[in-house]
Amino acid sequence: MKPARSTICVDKLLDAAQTVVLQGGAASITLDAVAAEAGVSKGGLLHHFPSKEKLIEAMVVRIVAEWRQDVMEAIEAQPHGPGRVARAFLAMSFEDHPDFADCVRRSTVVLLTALTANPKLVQPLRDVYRELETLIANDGLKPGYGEAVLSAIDGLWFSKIFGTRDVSAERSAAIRASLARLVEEGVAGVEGRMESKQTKGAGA
Amino acid sequence: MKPARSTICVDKLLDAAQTVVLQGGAASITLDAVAAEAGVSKGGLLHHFPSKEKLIEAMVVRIVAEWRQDVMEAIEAQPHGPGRVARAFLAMSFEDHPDFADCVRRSTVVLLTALTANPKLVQPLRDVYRELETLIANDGLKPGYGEAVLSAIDGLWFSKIFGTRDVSAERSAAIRASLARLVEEGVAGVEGRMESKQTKGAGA
DNA sequence: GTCTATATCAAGATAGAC
DNA sequence: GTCTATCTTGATATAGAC
Repeated sequence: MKPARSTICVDKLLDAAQTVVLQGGAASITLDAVAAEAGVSKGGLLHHFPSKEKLIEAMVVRIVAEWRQDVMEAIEAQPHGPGRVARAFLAMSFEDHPDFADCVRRSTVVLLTALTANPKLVQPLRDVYRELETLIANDGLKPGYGEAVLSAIDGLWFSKIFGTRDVSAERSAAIRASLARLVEEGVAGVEGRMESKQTKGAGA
Repeated sequence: MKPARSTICVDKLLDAAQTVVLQGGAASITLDAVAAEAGVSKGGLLHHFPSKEKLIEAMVVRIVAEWRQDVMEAIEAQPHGPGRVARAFLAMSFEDHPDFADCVRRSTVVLLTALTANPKLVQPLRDVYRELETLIANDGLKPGYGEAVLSAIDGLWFSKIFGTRDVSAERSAAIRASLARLVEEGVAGVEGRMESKQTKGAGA
């Protein structure tokens, strides 16, 4: 009912936990390290989170909510029409949004931490993805096109996580252009089917 | 010079380590667990791998080599011509190759294990990716198209790792079709530029 | 080359003072 | 609600017998 000071405190602890994993990697999260980073004792930390798992769980919930918020805002920022969601993902992922880039970096390491601690803790992310899949499915594109774009974005996350690719700005722009082309194809496919209604019914 | 029995033994230990992480997750790898799975004592295990990190390192080297081998064979299996590499990735990732699906499952968990233990251990994967980027860059596609396909494949790995998406066979086929379409676009883009040679020289 | 036994240590969690 | 002190566990790695 009145979580004023308590919320502030919890947020401070979650910030500290994020800082720890961001600086030291997923495996470096210990109650000692988080407590030290937050400037409290282990006892004080454990008063708010009865276990390390609860702490990680809260981290996941918060970061996923933040990311979901960014996604929704990115969609709102796009003009209505077919491919709106797909275009939002492209804009979000390829344009220079330092805040969002930060969110991605934090998200990846937090999610990794959760995954290794206990795969069930990743559930909030899965829930948002289910939501996104519905949005993509209703994005007005030919089936598979929006999903492919989303998958390519996931692939960028993958490469951030494992450090597999260092995309130059030039190459990044080329990738974005090709994905934008794919969205156009997806739009055209649907419009084409709408214009020429002679297609053999239950194709999809 | 003569690694006959020694190699067999090492392979047995690496198999055991893989089994452990495959069954219990990345965090479950302990010297005790691996030794038990291999049917040796901890001392016996540590005789071959002086530290846990060395064990993980060897796991990574082996699984990455195996995966690279699969990739190269998939490329060989494709007809020559523009988009060969991109098509190989699509074939590998979407067709029913139980062996390869297994390789992917093992790879992901092994790489996760390495990443959390020490990010430097993932280096063999990064090396192969650099190799792949060269192959993709010379695949005869318009810039960005092959890279986008590779990124989408990475995205499938991402979703396997985090369990974010359950792709139905139908949707999977649709995604593949759209990516195949993207490859065609990439081929057409280059052929278009080749036919009309009025382009400004040093584009690539 | 493989084993047992053990040293060492770090980390999660608890108890109870303030 | 925050602290200090402590318990307990489990894991890495070593030492030395066989």
